[in-house]
Amino acid sequence: MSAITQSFILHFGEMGSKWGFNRTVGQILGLMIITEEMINAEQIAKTLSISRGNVSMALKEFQSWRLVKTVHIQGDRKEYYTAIGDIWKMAFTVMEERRKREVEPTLSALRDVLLTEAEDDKDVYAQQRINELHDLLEQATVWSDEFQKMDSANLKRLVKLGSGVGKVINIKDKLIKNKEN
Amino acid sequence: MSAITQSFILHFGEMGSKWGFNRTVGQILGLMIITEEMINAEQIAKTLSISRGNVSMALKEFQSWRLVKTVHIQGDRKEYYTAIGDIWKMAFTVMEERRKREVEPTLSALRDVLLTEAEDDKDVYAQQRINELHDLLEQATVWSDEFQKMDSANLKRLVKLGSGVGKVINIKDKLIKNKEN
DNA sequence: CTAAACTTTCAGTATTTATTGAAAGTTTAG
DNA sequence: CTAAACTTTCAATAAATACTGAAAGTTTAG
Repeated sequence: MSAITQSFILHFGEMGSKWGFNRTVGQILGLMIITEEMINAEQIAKTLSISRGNVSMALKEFQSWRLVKTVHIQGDRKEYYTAIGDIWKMAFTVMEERRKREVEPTLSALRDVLLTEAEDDKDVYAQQRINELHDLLEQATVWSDEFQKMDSANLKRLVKLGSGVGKVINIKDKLIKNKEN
Repeated sequence: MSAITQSFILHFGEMGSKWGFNRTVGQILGLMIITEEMINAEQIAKTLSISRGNVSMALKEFQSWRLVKTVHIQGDRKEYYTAIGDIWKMAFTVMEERRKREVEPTLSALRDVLLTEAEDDKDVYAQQRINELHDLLEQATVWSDEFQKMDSANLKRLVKLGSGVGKVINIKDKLIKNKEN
């Protein structure tokens, strides 16, 4: 493993551990991202010095995250794996999958709470705040849905909008005003 | 503690644990969000059935996350705490703080890797992918900076843009095209 | 059908992270 | 200044999470 690979994998794994995966899962994803060829489970285990069982578990997790694709190579009994799509697509896929796992259940719980009848003023205040949070999370779902419909090229353009965000809001405002007139 | 409070805190804590805090820290934040009055450390410990020491540590963490403000109440030796700002401001504050903690160090590590000389074709490929990731993370910084400049009202408007994201990109395109002509 | 080549599972263990509570530190009323 | 009222720290411990490797399961070549 080259110095570049080594260093990248280490840091990407570290970052992965803050983004919903464990260190090992992050490292495997990092390895796949910077490896042009497809790789098999044994190569992963050997490269990262982790057990074969651990690799198997990580690959299973990737499947549920829609981040890795599997290929059978002619004349080889092993399965081969590679990262699905480019970095922009992957970033938004992670966003959407996290939304499903984390936001969705919370949203459902908040809805239940909002249907409970308030017993006193404190409850009324609480429900107002919970309602705001509910709206915020629901809106996050709308955004994420929109991202899922976009292809890599558009996602990349969106990301590059950058400091134009503030302006975009103004544009929206103007459009609305025009409609009103 | 009312049924509403109880249920909300439980779920918000769960969500917090996926968003960079531990369960307890999340629960405390949840409690503060739905409590109109300021509360003191003892009340927090009692309400959530956790130790006084744990509360102290959580409050210290909140300070570094800029999510809680402290107030001295006249005629009381205890310190009182409450969530800083509304839910929109808090959401973007969490985003910015996570960026500082997680993206910033990765970005710095990636820059180092990009400065390392490639030893072979595999390294060249790796550096291309690393460069893409670097650009993506750098752009995340630009976005986050922009959010920090916005007030709650504008953040709320931004969030509500929702399904207009796709259209916004098209608008941007048209503007660019007009300039080019 | 059989055995070799592979993958998955999971109980046991290691590692990491969170919590407690007692001791040390700090602040303020009197 | 002193003691009471509070907050913080941190070593010990509990709890949660991750990892290993051997056993069980699956697939395919012959």
